[in-house]
Amino acid sequence: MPALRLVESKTSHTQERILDVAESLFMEHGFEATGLRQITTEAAVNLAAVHYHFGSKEELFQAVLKRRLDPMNQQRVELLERLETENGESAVKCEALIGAMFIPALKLARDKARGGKNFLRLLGRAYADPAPFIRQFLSREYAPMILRFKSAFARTLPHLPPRELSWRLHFLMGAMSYTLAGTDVLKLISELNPVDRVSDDLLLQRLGPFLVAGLQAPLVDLVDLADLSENPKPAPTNSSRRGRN
Amino acid sequence: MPALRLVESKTSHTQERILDVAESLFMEHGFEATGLRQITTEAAVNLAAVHYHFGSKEELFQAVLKRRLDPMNQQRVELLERLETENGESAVKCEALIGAMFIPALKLARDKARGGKNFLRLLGRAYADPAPFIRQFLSREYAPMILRFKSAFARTLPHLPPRELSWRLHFLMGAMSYTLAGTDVLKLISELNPVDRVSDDLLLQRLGPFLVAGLQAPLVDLVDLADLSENPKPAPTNSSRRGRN
DNA sequence: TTCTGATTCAAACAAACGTTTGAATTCGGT
DNA sequence: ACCGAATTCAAACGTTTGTTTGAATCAGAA
Repeated sequence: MPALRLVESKTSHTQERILDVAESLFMEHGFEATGLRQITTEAAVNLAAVHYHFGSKEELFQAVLKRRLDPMNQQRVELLERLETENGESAVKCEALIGAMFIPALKLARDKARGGKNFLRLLGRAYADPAPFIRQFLSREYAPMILRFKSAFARTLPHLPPRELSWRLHFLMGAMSYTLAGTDVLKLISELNPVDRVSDDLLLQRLGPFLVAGLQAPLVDLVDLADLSENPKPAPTNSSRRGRN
Repeated sequence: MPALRLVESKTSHTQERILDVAESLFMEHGFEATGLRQITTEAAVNLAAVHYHFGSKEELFQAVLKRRLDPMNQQRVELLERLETENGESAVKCEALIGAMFIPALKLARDKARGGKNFLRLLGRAYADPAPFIRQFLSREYAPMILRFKSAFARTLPHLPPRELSWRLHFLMGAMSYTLAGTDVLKLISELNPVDRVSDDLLLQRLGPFLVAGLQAPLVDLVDLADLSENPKPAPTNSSRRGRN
């Protein structure tokens, strides 16, 4: 067991170098495809150092994620609390809530020195990873923040039944993490010019309205969709006509 | 090189058994974490059979995906073409287009005998995989279908600039694949009762309006979001005020 | 300096990996 | 029944994997 040193000694220097290189390689090749020897060689540290400082490859991976997730989610909650105290009794608007979730992620994406945008890709991949230790870790890591925001959304969207709200937040997280993860596969497909490297700010400003509109979508009464597959003409779905169009 | 037999012989029996087991294990543990010996043992075939029939582990993985993706995307395009011929000159509505994309995926999710919902999870994971051979494969596989739908969306949403439309389709694909992939992590977090195993039909009917509203969201003029992070009160974002709010 | 605990190091561990080989076996057509 | 091709099989290939070990080195306090 290493002593937790407050001063930056050679120890923490090694730990940080391992974390940095591991983060970089995990981003590039994924968790399974990255070898410990790859990490330790590039970091110019001994192979055993990773077990000495972190215990195992899995724990190293968690440490890599935790180093960036903890500050990000903390910022999110702080932003939310500031919004709530400022608004007093009245509920915080959807746009502002979404902004509070996005800005800390954007800051992470902007920090090109460390990880930058690629870290969010690693994160998006972790969301879909079946490894139990990753799922449990992410649940532990995200739960407080998500629950906090869910009640805030419930206050500003009172007409939505709780279950419907849960689903829409799920969709929101999906579009969000998928977008930030930025798997270029479908980007290229959808004819987004690769040269047209849009800034992350503009990305958020396009995603924001998309999500706000989705959250505020009118409720629909559930129909039997099986008809659609047989009779492709979807009988205008009148019930889902928006109040203001 | 095996001869491509038209009749189902013992050969195709072995091939299918390999595909089935590989699909199941890839779904459960992912591509990298699944060993060939695991597959061949569970399928009760020889280890070398996978190289004989497929060439390599990577090609096996592609075959697993292709077996389900090809029919699904073909159905999507067929549905789209039926919608277009029925509507004649007028553009097909958003709801119908989204339905045409979803129903084939739903059919796949319903086919519990083979893969079922878990296959879509495997697919969602593949989207975020950094391995070049997967990216290229998915691009090749999806490109025709996506381009086809993009022009259909462009026709029904003429007010959207092409680039904006590309982004919104990207968001749409994100929410869609993320939802279908169904990483339970955030579901549980967002307090979706696990017992409340909602039917896939209802899932689509919740996701549909969300996406339609997102696609039809009004255009915003892009502002400098950096203010938000400093001054958490988002100064009602006047410049981006919706035409009708 | 001397001692103690923290850290680094080279070396080896057993296990699993994807792939290849060449002989044995099975199959379909004549 | 025979032949030639298609398929299966056991065995081994050489790497690479995450992890462990025990000694060497370093740091700081006495």
